[in-house]
Amino acid sequence: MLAVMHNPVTLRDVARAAKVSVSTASRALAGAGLTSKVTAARLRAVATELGYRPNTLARGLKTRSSRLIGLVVHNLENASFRVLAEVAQQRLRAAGYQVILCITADDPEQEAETIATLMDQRADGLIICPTGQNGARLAALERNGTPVACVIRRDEAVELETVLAADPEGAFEGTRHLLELGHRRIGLIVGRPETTSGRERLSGYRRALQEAGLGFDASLVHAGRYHPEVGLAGCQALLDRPDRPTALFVANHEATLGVLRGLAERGIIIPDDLSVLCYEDSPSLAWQRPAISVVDNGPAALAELAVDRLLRRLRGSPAGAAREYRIGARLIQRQSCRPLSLPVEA
Amino acid sequence: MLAVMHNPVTLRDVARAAKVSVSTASRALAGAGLTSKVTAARLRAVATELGYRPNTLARGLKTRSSRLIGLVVHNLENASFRVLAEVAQQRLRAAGYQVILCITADDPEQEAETIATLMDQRADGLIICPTGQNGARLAALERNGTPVACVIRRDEAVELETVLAADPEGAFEGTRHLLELGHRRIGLIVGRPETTSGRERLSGYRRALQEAGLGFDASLVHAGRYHPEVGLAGCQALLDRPDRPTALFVANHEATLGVLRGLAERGIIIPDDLSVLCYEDSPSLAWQRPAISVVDNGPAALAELAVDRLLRRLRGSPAGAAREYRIGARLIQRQSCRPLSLPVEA
DNA sequence: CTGTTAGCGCGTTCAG
DNA sequence: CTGAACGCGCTAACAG
Repeated sequence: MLAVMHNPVTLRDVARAAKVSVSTASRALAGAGLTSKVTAARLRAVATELGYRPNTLARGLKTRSSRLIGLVVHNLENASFRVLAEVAQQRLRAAGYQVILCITADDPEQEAETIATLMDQRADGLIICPTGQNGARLAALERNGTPVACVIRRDEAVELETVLAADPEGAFEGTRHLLELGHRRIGLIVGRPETTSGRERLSGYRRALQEAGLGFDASLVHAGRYHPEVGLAGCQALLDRPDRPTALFVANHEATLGVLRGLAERGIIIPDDLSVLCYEDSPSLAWQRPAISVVDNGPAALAELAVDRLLRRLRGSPAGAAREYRIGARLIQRQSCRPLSLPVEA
Repeated sequence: MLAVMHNPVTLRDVARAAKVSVSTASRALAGAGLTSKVTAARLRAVATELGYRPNTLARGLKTRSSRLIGLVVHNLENASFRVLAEVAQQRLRAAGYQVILCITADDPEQEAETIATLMDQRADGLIICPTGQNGARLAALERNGTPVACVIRRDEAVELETVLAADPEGAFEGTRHLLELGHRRIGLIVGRPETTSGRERLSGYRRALQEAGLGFDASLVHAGRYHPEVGLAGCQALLDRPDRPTALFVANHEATLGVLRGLAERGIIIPDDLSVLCYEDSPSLAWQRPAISVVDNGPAALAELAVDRLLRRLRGSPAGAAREYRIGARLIQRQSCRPLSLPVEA
């Protein structure tokens, strides 16, 4: 008595049932017109009737293509990473690929391990938010013919196809918006200078001040990781100053949570007492009351482009030189910023 | 001139370099003591030196195990799903499995397609938040020897290993907490009755009222999808009543965003004018000011147990009868609930 | 247009 | 303890 475990219907079974050879069956089901239309139709019929499903592993062993794409992110709490994961998964599935989810916690060691595992699985490609410490390994992947697309973060040590937000311009625009509202002392809570995003957002802020003819005051800048605690601490430090800022530019949505709490605890009303602008959108900021104005870095667009670039190369387009792409940021005005020392407009 | 593409180091190369046969190499590297210690050590040395990495596809074809686990969730925005994804990915990776991320948008058709694809990839197992419409397919997977663990949601049509939150008890406790604070008219914003979670949270609410000797007033209940818009609408409807509720129990964190906005727009102060309790924790609720009290459904614990159950069966434990597990909910008191008509305690 | 043959890289008998 | 041979399920040469 044979127990029927695992889907036992193999191409061979289909071929046998249709009284043709395995290769004919393979070609017929492959869809390429390498077989007569009638036999092709018959094969398809037999296949569906038997419930035949090709074995991806066996096919991959032969074709050297697993139809698997590694998606490597630091976490899923950050809205940009989360949207990236959602969009990439959907787009890649539509293109016939499956996504292997890998979370690194921004830890180079875990990233290195992850890359190795992905190679073992013979992933066809990689979409990664790199830590920046494993450029060599990523380059090795490329050399072995596995396309890599970096997104949101860049690995500076090596030239790879990279899709980034226009952080310098976004931070510039956000700061200018606050300047145009008449603010002169603008506090900045930003990422660490070791990260590209930290440096670039800071540079946009500085350039806006400079173009407005204002000096740069380093004591108005509070840098740290992307956590609410950092926002809270920065908010407290900035508000304890005698000449406290009239506006706060918070360069990530996690820190913004801490800032909002810090302000509420001191009874500071947004935007009457202080204007707040955030870099990166998230549902909780949009639904906040007052709704928080943001510079939207466009995570969906970032993801779309990264997927496009990857698919292009998966389809065999010549590698060409690795390019860097930038997705423009967009100011979304809501209710958290207002002109300095003027009544709210009617 | 041979271009060295794809990692060409195969078991055969290792064997050749060590001057043994492939099978010896295989056994040595497999670690089972089926070979002399010296040759085993030598093989390991040669393997690492050559940078040999076993081909997962080929191994899977032979062993009928892909080391791939499908993780199927509705989305990644909901905190429970997000935490599930993070925890499952981490735990499964530590156990030597990779996670294929699949997002269904709570759509049975996408779910069906996803399940089929996962079978094609020869996934070794499945962790899924089912829509409830594909029980038959999941049961078929089980029958074919692929273990399935349902989590957070249940498929009622079929008996599968399932890990759920203790929603009835959690909702009961949350409601009782509000009752103990003296509230009598408690508005409930809850999921649709078509969903298990919607029904169960409603039932807990009703039972608490009943045990307190209070009648059930259907007009105090607003059911809908898990979106901020639903919370906003429910909040408005409930507050427009002449005898408006003194407390609101919101049965998911997405709707809570809408509720908070609705209250802010009317100038209703939490908790002085109205107490608010939320089912499901999320960072934005914890950092909110005032911080929102919640009934924590324990997504990390749910994920851990689901992974445990799955791993157990992947390791070959007898299937046994499919069991349902419940993870106890936990009331986290913060600042959004206060006794009715009494001053805040010092 | 179709059948035959030969691997893809690995684990696993079965002899030695 | 080790080596030779076979097959997992599929695609891709090469013949016919």
